[in-house]
Amino acid sequence: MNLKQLSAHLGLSQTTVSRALNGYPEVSETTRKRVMEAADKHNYRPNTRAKGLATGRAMAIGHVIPLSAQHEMMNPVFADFIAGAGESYSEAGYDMLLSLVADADQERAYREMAAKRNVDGLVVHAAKMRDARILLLQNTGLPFAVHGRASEITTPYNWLDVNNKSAFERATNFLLDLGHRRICLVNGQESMDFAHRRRKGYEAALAARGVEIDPALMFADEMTEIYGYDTVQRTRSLADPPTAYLASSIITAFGVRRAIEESGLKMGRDISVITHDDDLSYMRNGADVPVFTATRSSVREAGGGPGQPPGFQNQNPRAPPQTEPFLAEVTVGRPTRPPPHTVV
Amino acid sequence: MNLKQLSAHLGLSQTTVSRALNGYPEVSETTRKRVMEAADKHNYRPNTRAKGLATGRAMAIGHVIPLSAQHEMMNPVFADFIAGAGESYSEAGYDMLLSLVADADQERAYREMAAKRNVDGLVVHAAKMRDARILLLQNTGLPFAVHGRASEITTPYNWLDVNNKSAFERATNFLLDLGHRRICLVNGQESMDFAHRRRKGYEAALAARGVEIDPALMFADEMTEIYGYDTVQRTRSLADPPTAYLASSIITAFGVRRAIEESGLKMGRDISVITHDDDLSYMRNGADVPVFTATRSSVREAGGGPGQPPGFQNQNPRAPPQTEPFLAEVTVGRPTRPPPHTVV
DNA sequence: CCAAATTCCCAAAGCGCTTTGGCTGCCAGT
DNA sequence: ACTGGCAGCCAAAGCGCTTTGGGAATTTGG
Repeated sequence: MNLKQLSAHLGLSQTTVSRALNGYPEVSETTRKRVMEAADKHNYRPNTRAKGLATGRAMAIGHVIPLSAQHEMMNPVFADFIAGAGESYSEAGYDMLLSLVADADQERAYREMAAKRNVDGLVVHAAKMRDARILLLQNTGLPFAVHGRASEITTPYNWLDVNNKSAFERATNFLLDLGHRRICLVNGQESMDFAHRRRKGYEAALAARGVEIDPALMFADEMTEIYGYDTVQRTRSLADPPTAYLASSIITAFGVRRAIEESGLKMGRDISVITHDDDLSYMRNGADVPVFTATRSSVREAGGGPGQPPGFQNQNPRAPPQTEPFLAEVTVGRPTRPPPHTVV
Repeated sequence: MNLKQLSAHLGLSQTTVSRALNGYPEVSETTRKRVMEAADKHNYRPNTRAKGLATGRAMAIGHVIPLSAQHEMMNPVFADFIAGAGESYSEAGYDMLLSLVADADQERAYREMAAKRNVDGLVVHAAKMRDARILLLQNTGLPFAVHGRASEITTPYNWLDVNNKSAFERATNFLLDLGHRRICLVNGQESMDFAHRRRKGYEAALAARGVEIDPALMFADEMTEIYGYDTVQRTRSLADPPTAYLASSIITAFGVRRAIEESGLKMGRDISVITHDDDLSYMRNGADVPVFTATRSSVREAGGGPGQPPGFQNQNPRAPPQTEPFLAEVTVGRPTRPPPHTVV
C-alpha cells in the first residue's frame, strides 16, 4: 500500500493524506482521524527511500567500525556501545547503518558515505591519537561524532569519552595508597587514544608519589584474554615482580586472574588487580560482590546517552561541537589488598 | 555533485552518464571512459535514496537483534556474526541495517520494516524453538534468513546453523570415552533452539551408553561468565558431583574454569571441561595450545560465509529455501582427562 | 548506391513521497 | 451586501536516479 493507493482509497489527495499523517495543521481533525485509521488498518508506512528523497534526510546514522588487517576483530565494546545507540535511535525513528571497513579502505569509505548520502551522520569508533578519519570527515562536511577522542587533533569536533586519564590516575592512587609500588599496567594498544590517556593517568599518579615509572611494567596490546594471561606470566619472572595489575579491560583482567590463580597465587591476597570495566552486558563484574575492583563506565549507556541520535542534537551546523565526558566511577571489589608483607 | 550536474559538466545526457557508469552496452567505450574519469574526479556516487527509489531495491540487509526486557544484553555472538556479515556485504555493495528491537515490539517492527521497504531482506538472530518471528515474516513477504533454526516450525525457510545436536553428542561421547559418567551440561536458555538441540545431543549420547540422565546436572541460562561460575559452585556440593562440565559458550566456560580453580581443583586434572567455541575474536581459545577442548565453529565465518548477502543469493522467490549447516569441529585441548581415580 | 541494421545518444516518464502555491467555500466584520 | 480572512482541500513540481522509447548518425549488405 503506497500513498497514492491510500489516498485514492480515501477519496483524498496525496497532499492531504501526507499532511494528515505528518501532523500538519492544514487538515481537519475529523479527516486526520479518518486518514490515520485507514493507514493503520492497511499498515501503511511511507516508503523510506521516497521519503528520504523528498525530504533530503536519510533518517539513519552510520557507525563505522574499523577492521584492521593485523588484528581482525569485533571488539565487544563496540557491540555494547552500538546496543545502547540502537535503542535510542529506534526511539527517535532513526535507523542504524553499520559499516565495517578495513583500515586501508577508510578514506574511500568515508568519501563514499558522504557522496551516497545514505546517512545523515556518522559515529566514529576507536579513536586514535591522531585520527586521520576525523580530518577526513571534517572535509566531507558530513556531521559526525567520535566515540573517544583524538588527543592530537585540536580542531573542534563532537566527541563522547570516558575520563580515562583521571580514572586511571585514581586507580593507580588507590593501589599506591594500599602500599603497592610495583604496579603493572596492562593497557590497550597505544595507538588508541584511550590507552594513551590511561597511561598518562597511571604515570601521573606514580610521578606524584615519586614512584619509579618502570617500562618493564608497562604493556600495551589488544585487550584479549590471552594477553592478560601472557602478561602476568611474563612479569612473574621479573627480579622484582609487580604486586598489583591495572588492566584496561575486564576481558584482559580475566586473563590476568587466570594466570595468577594458575600460578598458585591468590588474587586479592597475594596480588591486587584493578581493571577498567566497560560494564559489558556479557561480562559483568560480579553482581553482588564485584569480582574486580574497577573503574567503571557503562559503554552501553554511553552509546544511548548522548541524545538521539548522539552528537547530532543540534541541527545548527554552526553550533559549537558537543563534547561529553562520561565519568568512570570506582567500585571496590575483592581483589585489592595491600601487597603481602606490608604493615598497613 | 549529482547526476544532473555531472552530465551537464560533461555535455551529455543523464541517461548516457547513468548508463556509462552502470556498464550498459549502449555507450561507446571512449565516452564511458570519459564519464568514469569525470565521476572519479568529482567523487560522484549516485544518491542511495534516489537510486533505491528508481530501482526499487534498497541495497541493504537488516539484522534484527532481540532485546529482551528481562535479560538486556548484546550477545557477543551477534557481534561476531555481524562482523562476518558486514564484510561480505560491503564487498557486494550492500549496506547493513541494524535493528535492536525489544521482544514486545517484534511484531510492529517487522511489519514496519516490510512496509517501509528500507531493506531488501532480513537476517533473524537468536532463533527460538517456535519462533514467532518466522511465521510473521513469512506473512510479510519480506525475504529473510535465520541464524539458527526453529525446530518446531515445519514450513521451509532459509537458515544457517551449526550442527548443534551432533556436536554435543560427539563432545559427550568424548567425555564418556574417557570414562566420565557424571557430566554436567551448562547450557544456554532452553527457549533458544540451539540449546534445545545441544541438550538433545547430550542426552542421546548418554542414553546410547545407558548412563543416567540426571536433571540435577543439567543447567540452562544465559551464557554469562558468572553463570558458569555459579553452576560449578552449585554442583560441587552435590553428593555425587560431576567429573566433567560441558559448556555451551566459551564465556561460560571461563566462569566454569574460574570456579574450579578457585576451589583448589585443577582443570584438566581433577575436572574435565569441554565447551562449544564460537571462535569469538576477543575470546579465542588459546592460540597454540587450546585452553579448552571444544566443539568449534566460527560464528564470524558463518556470518560472512553463506553468500552475499546471506540467504538471498537466489533472486527467484520460488526457489527452494537455502539451508546451510555449519559443521563444528572438535579440537582437543588440555582440560579433558579421565576422571580422577580411573584406570584408563 | 540505397535500404537496413547498428551504434550512440537523448528526452521524458516514473519511482513514492513532501511541499509549494494555489483554489474554494464559509463566516465574521462593517 | 461586500470584502477579508481562514479553514480545508488539491494539483503539480521536485527530490536524483533508472529506464523506456525513440532518433540521428554511421556502418553494413545486397
